Amino acid sequence: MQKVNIKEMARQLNISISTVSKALRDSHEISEKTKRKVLEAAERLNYSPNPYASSLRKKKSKTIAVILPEVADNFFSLAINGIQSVAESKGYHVLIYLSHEKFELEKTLVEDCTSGRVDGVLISISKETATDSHLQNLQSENIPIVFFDREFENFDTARVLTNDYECGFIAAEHLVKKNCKKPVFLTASCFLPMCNKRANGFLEGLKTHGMEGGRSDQIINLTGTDSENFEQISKLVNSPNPPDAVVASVEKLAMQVYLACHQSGIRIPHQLKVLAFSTVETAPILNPSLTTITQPAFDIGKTAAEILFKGIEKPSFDIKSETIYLPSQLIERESTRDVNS
Amino acid sequence: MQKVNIKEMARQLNISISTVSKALRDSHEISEKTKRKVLEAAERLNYSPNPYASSLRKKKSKTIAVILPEVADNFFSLAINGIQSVAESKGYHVLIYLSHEKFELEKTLVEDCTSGRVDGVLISISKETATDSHLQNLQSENIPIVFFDREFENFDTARVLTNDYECGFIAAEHLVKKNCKKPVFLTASCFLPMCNKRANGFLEGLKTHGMEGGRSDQIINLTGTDSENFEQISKLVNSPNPPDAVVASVEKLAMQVYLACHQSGIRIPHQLKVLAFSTVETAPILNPSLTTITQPAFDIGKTAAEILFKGIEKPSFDIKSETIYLPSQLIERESTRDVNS
DNA sequence: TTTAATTGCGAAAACGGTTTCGTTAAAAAG
DNA sequence: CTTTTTAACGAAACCGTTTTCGCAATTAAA
Repeated sequence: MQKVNIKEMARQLNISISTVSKALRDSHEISEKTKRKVLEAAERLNYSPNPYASSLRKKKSKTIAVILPEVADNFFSLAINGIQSVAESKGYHVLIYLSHEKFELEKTLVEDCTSGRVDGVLISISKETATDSHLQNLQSENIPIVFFDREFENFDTARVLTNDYECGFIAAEHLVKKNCKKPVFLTASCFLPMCNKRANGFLEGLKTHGMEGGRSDQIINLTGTDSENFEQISKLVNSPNPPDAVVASVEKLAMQVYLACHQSGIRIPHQLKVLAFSTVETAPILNPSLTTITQPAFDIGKTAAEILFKGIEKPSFDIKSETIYLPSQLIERESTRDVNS
Repeated sequence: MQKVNIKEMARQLNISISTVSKALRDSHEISEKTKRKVLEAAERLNYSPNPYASSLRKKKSKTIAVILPEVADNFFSLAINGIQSVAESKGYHVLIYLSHEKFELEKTLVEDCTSGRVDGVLISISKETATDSHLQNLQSENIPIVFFDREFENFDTARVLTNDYECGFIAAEHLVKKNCKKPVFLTASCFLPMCNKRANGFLEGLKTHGMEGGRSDQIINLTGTDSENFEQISKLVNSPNPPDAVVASVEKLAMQVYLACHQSGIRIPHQLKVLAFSTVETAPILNPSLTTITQPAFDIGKTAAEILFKGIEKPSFDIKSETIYLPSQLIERESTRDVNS
């Protein structure tokens, strides 16, 4: 029971290879009678076509690549679900590549996508990525690319993002309303437009509500490992003049804030209010429950995949002109409750 | 800048196709001088080989498949990290397929792995899977298969598991020590050996410590959707004669228990103690922090992948005889604290 | 100096499909 | 009855590599 191919079937049925191939593809050139014979034989012999032979000839791999920094992250795993859901419905296969936030690795992975391995690429860039030549190489091979969540600015292709700037603004506004006087923003990267937009929106939000917005100590860089970030956050919240609120620009930072506060005995929201950009499902049952700005992760993945398939399926479709913003949602919980009101 | 292939390079260099191919593969048949010429041209023309042509000829895809129920789950996403880490080091590509716990889908996905698409398969079966004919088909094509975390019992191949039975026992023991009188076990499937072993260990643990172990109402089936499980759990904990402790056999169930208790105002651990088989990273900052039996998810994925590659790389390796148990660890936290001691 | 081995390369046959382009026989049109 | 169309199929080229084999020129052995 193995490796029965089209040639073997042709031999057994005493017909030509091309007839078998056409019958399997339900070509009009083949009579119903012959088709039935072939289909029956295929079933009986448990035939399944070699995907790579087909890819080679048709120059279509029926495969897409998803390149992202990390899979052990609620946002990304939900986005993958969204991507998979449309890939599955289209009969496409999904290669997943993890950059672990390393630019050099991302570059290698992007190179892996060339030469026909995949028909399209969905990518969320690493936080180190500061140049786009690897992406340009890919694009020069006419492989459609769609950014999701994390884009490279000025690279000319489709992107599916959330309203980062606006949400940064909303975050500031929310904290101001909760009577915070010294909120700070924790950013995960100086390169990622996503982080920068959130940070800029945050500063603008502060200014709009009559607070100083623009002091460099209002934006704190946390670009290291989890444990490095933990140390830095611990120092921050235990400093003589600590902030009274933090905005975590990404999920992983929120986690470290909570751990640092738990360890140091700092009470949330009494001493420190916490707001996080996060899709973590345990937000409502954290101690205390966490106020989040939640991204539509599944839909971001799904939409990005849909656009990618448009670009794959009809070359006439101008993938470069598409930019879609799916709004995030502020979900207020305990961690930003105004304890004095 | 596209589609320069070996033929085009040969034309430009005025040498034969086979010479180019051999030079690229550093064959001893080719002189150093010619190799340099070819390598230089490859670099200059940005040549990269067509992977599918190579796959077709060599009958090796340099690709493995990972089939699992779900990616938005801490255990599985960590396991994927482990798998990817070894795949990357071996230069393999990873196709990810999600069964969403549906047997029919799993069957289709397994079929996708035939005919040379992948060189090996890592699979964690769905909770509906009660037959293994799809896997037998795959195995009959000589494709190495390794189970990770969730096996199909009696299917003859390698598996990397954790000590489920023992941990079920330990869970029971832990709750007994905490003075629980009416603990119950929440199972996610009647088919999964993983769940059954944990449940059996749990019952045995109760018996060993002098409690009745074997009453059918000590094992509660929660095999529905998240919201169905939530309803069922809500009813359970609000019933006239509620348990005083629950063991969640999988991560998702723990989440629903917490949500139900929060909503109903049931205090953990005072009214209900909760212990969960889970790798959720937020366990220490939940309200209350969650006692877990934590699987070495990354290592399970990594080890499974290592065994798979042994099977792929040397056919002499007997993949069927391998069964590896990586122990889980009980991490005691607030949710099972004995409030009376 | 003749023979044998070695070196460096090219021609061509795979791999397993798809697709183009005949070709034949039957049906339709003239 | 001849010509044209159509239906059903087969031969062969092709996709881009890898690999086997053969061959000439050079080097080593006899």
